Amino acid sequence: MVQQRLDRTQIVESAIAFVDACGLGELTMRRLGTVLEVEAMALYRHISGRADLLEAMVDELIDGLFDDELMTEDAHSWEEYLQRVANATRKLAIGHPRIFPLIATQPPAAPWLRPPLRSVRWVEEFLSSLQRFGFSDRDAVAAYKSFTSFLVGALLLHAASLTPEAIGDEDAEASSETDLGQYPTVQRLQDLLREDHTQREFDDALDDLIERIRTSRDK
Amino acid sequence: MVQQRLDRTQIVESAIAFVDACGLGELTMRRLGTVLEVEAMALYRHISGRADLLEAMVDELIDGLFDDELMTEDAHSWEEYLQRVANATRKLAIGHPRIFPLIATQPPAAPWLRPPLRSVRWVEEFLSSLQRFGFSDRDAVAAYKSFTSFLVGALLLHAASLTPEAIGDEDAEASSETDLGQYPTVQRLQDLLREDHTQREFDDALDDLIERIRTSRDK
DNA sequence: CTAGGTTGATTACGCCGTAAACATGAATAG
DNA sequence: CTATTCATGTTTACGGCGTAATCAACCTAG
Repeated sequence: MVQQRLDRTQIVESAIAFVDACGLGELTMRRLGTVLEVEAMALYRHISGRADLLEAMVDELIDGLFDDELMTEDAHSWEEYLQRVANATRKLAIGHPRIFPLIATQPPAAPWLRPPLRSVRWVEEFLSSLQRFGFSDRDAVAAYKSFTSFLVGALLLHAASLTPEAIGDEDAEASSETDLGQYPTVQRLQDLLREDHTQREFDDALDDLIERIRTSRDK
Repeated sequence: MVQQRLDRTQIVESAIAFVDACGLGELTMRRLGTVLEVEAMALYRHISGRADLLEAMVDELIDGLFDDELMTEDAHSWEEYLQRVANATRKLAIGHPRIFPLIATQPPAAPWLRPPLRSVRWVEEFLSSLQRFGFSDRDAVAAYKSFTSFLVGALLLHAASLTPEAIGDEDAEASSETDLGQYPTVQRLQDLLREDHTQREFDDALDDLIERIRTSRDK
């Protein structure tokens, strides 16, 4: 996959693929240059620096959400709409677990843009959609806030669980066994703690959030 | 505040203070050394590297939660207990907004340790407390999961809003005015979006989470 | 064909984390 | 009391980082 000319979106996409494969810490201007068969400084013709690159990666992914199949046709209720956005975002987090922390964490362009729906375009889409379903101004904004909080909390933790990321390594001994001698409850509940019901927990929490939004809505 | 001898907890505390003041990106071994009036390499006698330092900072803060006044005496109901933990954690996030992303984001020591209550000690305290109030094994674990998700979502976004962090700067023009011409809903709701009701939203969401936990509990 | 602008390559600078060797002073053993 | 050990901080050095500045090659317009 060799190109004649370098191009901003191609750089950003390569960076995303690289981080997906190797992790954020490995992303380096020089290494990204190598991947694109170009010298590191060539990248600066198209992006203004590392910070700009990270921002562009986040923007690319968030904007890409619009193209998700779940988003391409209109929802028939606001509940269905929220479910579609939530599930599309969840797919994004699962698809790019090493980038999602960036999406959740990077300071947004304006303080009222809340991750992960952190582009003006998305806020517009979100608020206007809810209003099309009859939400008042206040209710739409309140829903935006609680919905984004929900997504960040649920998805950031889920994404983190998908990235081994080579933790401490510590000793060469059993890498998962800490003492737990003095922690009887944790020891007893260890199996339950390990069980993964992410999908169901996500759906349940979303259902409850929807219920919460419904009942706190102006009539 | 000059000491004769360097000491691990002193290093960690200085690092926390430094990041609170200057931001994570400014934290450097050399600079931290300067603060402590010591050469950078001296730090390596007490910590094994930058990664270890960051981990120690997180641990220090999370363990410090136990000393919060809200945690020093027993709660009389599990609802009150959750409220105390939530509010203590909230104080932590507000007190160290530039470190909280680390607390939420850094890969935990074990996959079943969920930020921000990411120490075995905390999980033990949390689960055993709920069980003292009659929670079954499953319910306690389920509450741990939904509660941590809630905290991360609510507090990470709140902490982010407290860190100006010197965003793009972009042009010298009005740093907060984007066009918004093509975003009529956002434009119209701009004031509502800017309004800050974090405390109330936090309390409301917590109340609803508690209600959710109550009704999904085994009888 | 030529002039100018765009794109990538080269070179260089200062900062980073940290490995390794060294210095020093306090604790300990004889 | 002296000699030795060991813990602690210093010095030096290395490779990698982001990126400013300069340069060379190429496309494109006239």
